[in-house]
Parts: sequence; structure tokens; C-alpha cells
Amino acid sequence: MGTPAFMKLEVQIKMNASLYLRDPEQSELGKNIIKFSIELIHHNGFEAFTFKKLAEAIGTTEAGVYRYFENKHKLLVYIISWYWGWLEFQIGYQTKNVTNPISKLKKVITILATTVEDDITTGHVDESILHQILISEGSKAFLTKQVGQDNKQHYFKPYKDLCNTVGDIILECNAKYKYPHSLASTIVEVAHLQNFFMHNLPSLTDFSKSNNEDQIIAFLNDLVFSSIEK
Amino acid sequence: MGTPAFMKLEVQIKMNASLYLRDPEQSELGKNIIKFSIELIHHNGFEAFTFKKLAEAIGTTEAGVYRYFENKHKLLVYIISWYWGWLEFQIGYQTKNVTNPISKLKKVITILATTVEDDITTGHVDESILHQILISEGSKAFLTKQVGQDNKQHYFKPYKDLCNTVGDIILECNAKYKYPHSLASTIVEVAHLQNFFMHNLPSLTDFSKSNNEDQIIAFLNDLVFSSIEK
DNA sequence: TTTTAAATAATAGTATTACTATCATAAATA
DNA sequence: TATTTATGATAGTAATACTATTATTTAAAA
Repeated sequence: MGTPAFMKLEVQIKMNASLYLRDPEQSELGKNIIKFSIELIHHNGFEAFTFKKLAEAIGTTEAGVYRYFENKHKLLVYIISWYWGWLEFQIGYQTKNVTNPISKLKKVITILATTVEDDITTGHVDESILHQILISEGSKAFLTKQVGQDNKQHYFKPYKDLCNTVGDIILECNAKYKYPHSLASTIVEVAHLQNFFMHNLPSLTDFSKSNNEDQIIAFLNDLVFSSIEK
Repeated sequence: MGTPAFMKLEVQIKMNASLYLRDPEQSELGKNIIKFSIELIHHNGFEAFTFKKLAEAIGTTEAGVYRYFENKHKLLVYIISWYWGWLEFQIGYQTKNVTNPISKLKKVITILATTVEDDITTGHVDESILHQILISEGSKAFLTKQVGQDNKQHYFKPYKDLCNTVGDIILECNAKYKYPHSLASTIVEVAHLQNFFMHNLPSLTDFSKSNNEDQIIAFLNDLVFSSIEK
């Protein structure tokens, strides 16, 4: 039963092949590794996440997981890169008819700061959980001693591409603005950071827990547009 | 030889006692635990840091370290809290004669974004290395599953106090500004984040590697004062 | 259809990590 | 001098982060 394979409109995010040993998109086991990694990292946090627990959750063995990913760091970078690639696609799609750069930037800020709905076109990935992982674990992908090597292997390309896209929109708003790259990375990171603080260390924010994400969006809009429209 | 103990003007940062089992300030071994932790975490990164390596570096045993700290997470939170406490003191000291709130906020931004010099009044702690640790490892103190419990135990009080101080100065500049807490935590975090990006993922910033920190300060000043002076 | 290759499952094993426990000894204090 | 207290030395356990081997199943090529 179900939709025949040729009818599915699956969004494929092209991944850096040196992140994995075997492409997880190409098998059921691989897809399960991604699916259950997302669930377990979200549920237990990245520190408590192990390949043994993952294997047990999937119903395979530790060695089975190791055939796909060298270690849990690369797996984390993989799923985070996947998310940035998917987000970049979302931004392109949702802003393709927006001509006014200010509206476009506002739309991007909203996308970055909003918990996404699960995208049914990406079968085994739950984007709303991925968004949560990005808030809590995202910066652990680069806050390591190997960031230099990882960067040489282009592990952060999807993240940099996204920041570049945002930076370009900033320049469309004001070609003379001096810090488009820094402001872009700041928007992306602060969107997540303020979300984390709002839920976990609320005194570091001015947001009440109810009606939450709109307040982050308002804060970011205020911050960004005062700077670039000045 | 050397200065007799009663002549030393040592700055004492009051620490939350539930962070440790035995107060590391009260013994040579304790002070060495702090000193060598800072060196090792800076050198190997927090993930590769273990109590075994620490014990070897000090010349004691693993069990010896465990008598002071339950685990490496609490030790990290300890040294990070110490840094925030010390920074709060620095800010108070360096701005005590500054009456103009805008000058005060600029001074605070400069302190937050600048690599500090080693403070000789704090014997076993090298603040300039601590500053580096904060940039690379700082957010790992709260980006955990236990952030709620840790917060209940007031582990983040020094950090929150600092953000509050900054928030108050923001309100002195403009009592009507709507997001003093969020802007304060954003300044603190972005100061570190942009520093990390500048050195490790420079395309995420607009800064050249030379004459580095001044550019971060200029970016933050632009960001902050456009928002609150608008 | 058979052969062959590739992927997976099952099991075992190692070094390191993250601890806990015990006992002896040295130093500080009463 | 007796006694508490901190440290040192040593051992041990469970979990983590892997690597290796062999058997079995599945899928692709001949």
C-alpha cells in the first residue's frame, strides 16, 4: 500500500560525503540512524547520547551504526548540516516572491526564530524536533578543538551559505551597512540563544513564556532594523 | 622569600558552595586543581578534559580531585562562575567614576569583548586564558539537559547578575528601551561568539584577523547604540 | 538462475572514562 | 599526646568509544 516511490516528492538535501562512511539516505538502516539520533539527542541531550543506546533504539548493533558514522560528533554535524540545508531551501522557497528586501529580511527572521512544523516531504526527519536540537546543541558542532579541521573539510558550508544568504539580504536593505556577515551570524545565533534563555533562564530575556516566539521576532526585528536603517 | 601572606591584596570571589565538595580556595591542592583545570581545558578543550589527566598534571591522584569536585561539569561551572564574578568586579571597578551611562555602556562592551590581561591580584588564576575558555566553552555550562536543576541551585547567578548589571546600564541610557535583559545577554554572548568566529570561521564575520577585538567592539557599539538611541 | 558481492547481524574484545571504596600515612589541631 | 582531617596509594566497577571477526542475509551482476 502507500504512495509508490516514484510519486513521492522528496526534498533531497545534498550532504558533504566526508561526514559519513556510508550514505544514510541510501538504506532503511541509515534512515533509522538519522531518525532515532534526532529523537535520542533531543530526549537525552548530546552528552548522554551514545551509539550503543542508538543501536538499541533502532534494533541493530553498535557496529552497525559505526559502519555509517565514525563517531557521534560527525553524526551531530551531519544532522545539523542537514537542518541548515533544509532551512536554506525553506527560505528560498518562502521568499521567492518577496521583492521588498525589508519584507524579505523580516520573513527570514521569522523563519529562523519560529518552531517549524514537521515537513511531510522529508520522510524520516522531524524538523520541529531538529529545530529544538539546534537551539540546545547547535553550537556544539563548532565549539570544539577540531573546528579548524572540520572547517577545512567544509563541514560548516551549509551554515555559512545560510549566513551568506542572510548577509546578502541585509546588503539589499542597505548596501552601506558595514557588518553584514557579523549581523547575519548574530541573527541566526541570537534567535536560538534567546529561545533557549526564554525557556531555561528566563531572567536573561524580557519574554514571558506564553506567546513566546513572537517576542523573540519582535526583539530581533527591533535590533536588526535599527542598525541597518540608521 | 616573597610577600608575606598578610600583605597580599587578594581579590576573593565568593563562590556557590554547592558547586564543590571541598572549597578549592582553602588548600594548595585545591588551588592547583583550579589552575591546571584552566590550563588543560584551554589546551585540550572541555570534551577531552578528564580528571585523570588533571590529576597527572597536578601530581596527585584521580581520587584526590574527586574529593573537591563531583564531576567535570561542576568544575567547569565553577571556573566559569568565577570568571563572571571577577568580570562583574572589574566592571564595577573600571566604571565607578563614569557618570555618563553611554560612556559606561561603551566601557562595559569594551571590557566584555577585550582579552583581559592577567590580574596579578588573583594568584593561581590566569584571566586571559579564562577569557579564551569562556569564548570556546562558556555556553557548554548551560547548554545541557540539567540546566533547570543547575539554575535552581543558583549556579548561574554570577552570569545573571552580570547581565542584570548590563541591563541596568542599558535602562540608564534609555529608560524606555523594551528589551534590556535580552539585549544584555545578547551583548555578552555575541562578544564571545564573534570572537570565536573571527578566529575560527572568519567568513561569518566582517573582521580581519589583525587588530581584531577593536572591530568586534565597533560592531557591538553600532548594534547596541542604534537600538537604544533610536 | 546462479554467482558474486555487498550489507547486516552477532559476538567478542580493548583502552579509556567516570566514577566509588578502602586503607595507610602525613600534617594540622585540640 | 591524642585525634581529627587531608592526602596518597591502590583497587575495582560499569559504561563509553571504539575495532575486529565471522556468519548470514539481501541485492546486484554475470
